Amino acid sequence: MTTTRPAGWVPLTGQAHRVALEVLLHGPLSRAELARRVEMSPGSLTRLTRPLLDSGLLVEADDAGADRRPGRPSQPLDVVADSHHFVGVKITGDAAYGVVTTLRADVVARAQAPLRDAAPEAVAADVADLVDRLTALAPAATAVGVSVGGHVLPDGTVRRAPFLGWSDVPLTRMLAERTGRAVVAANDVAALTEATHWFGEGRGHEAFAVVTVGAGVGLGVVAHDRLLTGPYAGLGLIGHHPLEPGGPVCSQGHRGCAEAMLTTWSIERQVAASTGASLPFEAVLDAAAAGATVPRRVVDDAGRALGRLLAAVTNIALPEVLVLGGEGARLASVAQRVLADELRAGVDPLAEPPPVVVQSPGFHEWARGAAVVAIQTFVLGR
Amino acid sequence: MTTTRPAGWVPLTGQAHRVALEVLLHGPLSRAELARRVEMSPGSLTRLTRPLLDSGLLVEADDAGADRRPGRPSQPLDVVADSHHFVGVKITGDAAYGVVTTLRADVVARAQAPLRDAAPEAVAADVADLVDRLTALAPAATAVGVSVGGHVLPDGTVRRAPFLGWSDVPLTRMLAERTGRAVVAANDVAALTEATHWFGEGRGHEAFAVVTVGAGVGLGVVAHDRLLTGPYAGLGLIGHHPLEPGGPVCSQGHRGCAEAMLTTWSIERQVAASTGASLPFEAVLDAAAAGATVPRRVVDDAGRALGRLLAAVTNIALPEVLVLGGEGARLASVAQRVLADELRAGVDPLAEPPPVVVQSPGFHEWARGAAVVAIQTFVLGR
DNA sequence: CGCCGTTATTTCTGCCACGGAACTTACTCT
DNA sequence: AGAGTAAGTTCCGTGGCAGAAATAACGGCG
Repeated sequence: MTTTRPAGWVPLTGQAHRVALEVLLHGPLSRAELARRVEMSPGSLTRLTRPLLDSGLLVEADDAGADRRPGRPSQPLDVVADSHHFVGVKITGDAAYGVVTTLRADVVARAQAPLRDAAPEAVAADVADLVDRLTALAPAATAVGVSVGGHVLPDGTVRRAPFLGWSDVPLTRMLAERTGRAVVAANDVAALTEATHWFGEGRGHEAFAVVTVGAGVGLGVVAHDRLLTGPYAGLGLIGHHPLEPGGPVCSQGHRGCAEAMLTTWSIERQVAASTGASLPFEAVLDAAAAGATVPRRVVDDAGRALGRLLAAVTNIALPEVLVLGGEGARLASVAQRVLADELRAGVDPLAEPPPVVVQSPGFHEWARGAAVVAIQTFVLGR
Repeated sequence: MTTTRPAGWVPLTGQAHRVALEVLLHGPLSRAELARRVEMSPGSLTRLTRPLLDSGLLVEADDAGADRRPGRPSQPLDVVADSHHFVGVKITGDAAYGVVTTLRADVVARAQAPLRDAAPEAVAADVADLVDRLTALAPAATAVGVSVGGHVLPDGTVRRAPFLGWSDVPLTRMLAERTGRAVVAANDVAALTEATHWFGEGRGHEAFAVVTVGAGVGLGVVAHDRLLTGPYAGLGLIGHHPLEPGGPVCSQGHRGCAEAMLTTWSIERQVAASTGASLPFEAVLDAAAAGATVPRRVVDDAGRALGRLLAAVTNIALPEVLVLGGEGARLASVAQRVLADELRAGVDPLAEPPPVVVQSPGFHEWARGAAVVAIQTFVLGR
């Protein structure tokens, strides 16, 4: 991976790094508050922040609605979100979705492209074109993040990507050559989880879980403020967790596993099997919301299964929040009631289950996750 | 909690703390090796370790079987394990089990006492007597750790302990008054997990899980080298995780949940229901090992259920090792084959499941866990 | 309106932990 | 015995940080 350190980001010593990160993640913060958070003396903090202000990374935010307290008013510091931009691309089996974001992960442009061919070279060419189109829409991008469903090694090699039929594809190298930019790759669920962690519903929590539903089922767990990883992360381990003994059978022959109960195609298939008519996923949800018998039953079954999955995650990983994401996340909204009941039944009666938050669905949310991975490698300087 | 800092443990600066901890946890280490591990220059390390040697906490171990390499032989440093002793007590519903350990958690004495009455005052009196008996068997104890099945708050209050019928019992205060020593309390599974982490099968792993079977079913997860905690930790959340749709029913009415499949009493009950004869747990295991039909079936069912539980833990928490503990841990040895098969079936076929290690069963292992909590509060200075 | 209390921020000074270079020590190998 | 090697030691110099004191920017009060 080519990591040219761009202007505007001075080499940061340990504590300065923490300060910059704290401001990036937790919005405008006064120096006094910052000093408390990173456990430093106010004096040292002034010294530390000066170069950050000089370099243009931080600014003194105009604290319009000042707090009415005695004493000198605080002078909040904030990052200049527009000082850097990042491209994020999510690669699925048949299309690539891309966004451009600011340093704060606000999306400023989006685009997408079909993939004609799943061969690595063809995909890399299509993605490189997409990146070029995106960078034409926004200020120059500092780095590019790509995410793929599958096992991605730390060096950016795609070890295995079932939806694309890939194994051992040096994705970052191929894209870096074609785009001429720094490229990082990550597992799609890991990327979405990091986006949730830094800029989404996980912000401020040091333990939470993201469960994604869509073409597959994914799980990302953050504990002690760090994403859980391991040799098996990204292998879709959770996809075959058993949820419903009498449920349908998945492609691997598991009865009532997470994929058989929750993926968009299995829900479409169940409805088709019962009604004879073939409805797309979103239409199934609409029909269920409107009260149609078969869709309602299938969606409720899925909601209960999802509630059971969330209960298992809660009991094992002790998250403070449960976040539902992925392109099929609307399932959780439509089946909200049965999901919540099943979750509550699955945890200790004396424990209140963690709040469940449904993320905005859609493929561009995945792409934003990829952009966040780029932001992280840039900010953490790895 | 009364925390008198005893002689022999000098106030340690941040890095010195890390050095001392590294030596305590990872045995004799040369200065050069230590410098590498804590990422310090050799010069600084010599300076840091001098006061530790002077205070008698560390010694230069006599490296008898020296490595035959060119260059000046290394001079390993080691903690003086005997320099401090700790008492650990596990309180069950009807007895208290206690041990005395060194700073390295080696057990040097053990004792136990029945509990006549579950009332907090009666238990505190019995436990205080047990602590006195134990301290008579070994050098003066630096601190006392107590563990209970249930929800224990960070300040040492037992929020809830179902086996004792307690709620909101200020256990550490009661015991500190009666024993005149510093007392810390913790959840029993958390304590056992910490013992496994620092001095057991979890040593050197930054992610592992401990599953306990016995009177209940427990789960402790370490991720990023820290125990997962949360408001619900210690509530026995995992106990009602569903494992076998057609299984027996637990006290709370769940069919085939972890408690219904795995606890000693439920296994005894299942065997009694099928044979009419009442066999104690250990005898059931012996009979199953010898091939008796009904015990074999019940134990295999339990083994499969345990394998499924381990698969869920693996898929959600991504541990590097799975440790089985608790007084009923021998179950896992007797049902090893079916357990391993079910675990393998429950994780991705491309992923090798983590190794499963069975801890030595018995109540005194729980007590050692309590002692380790005392060691930790002492060493970490909290 | 000017003084006072309060809190944020800055300036300045000294300490001390750490790194780096140069040495010393204690081995093995030839 | 001498060369080679790696561990451990000594000794500065640097630099990051805390602490104290000064300064700034309010709101409130007589």
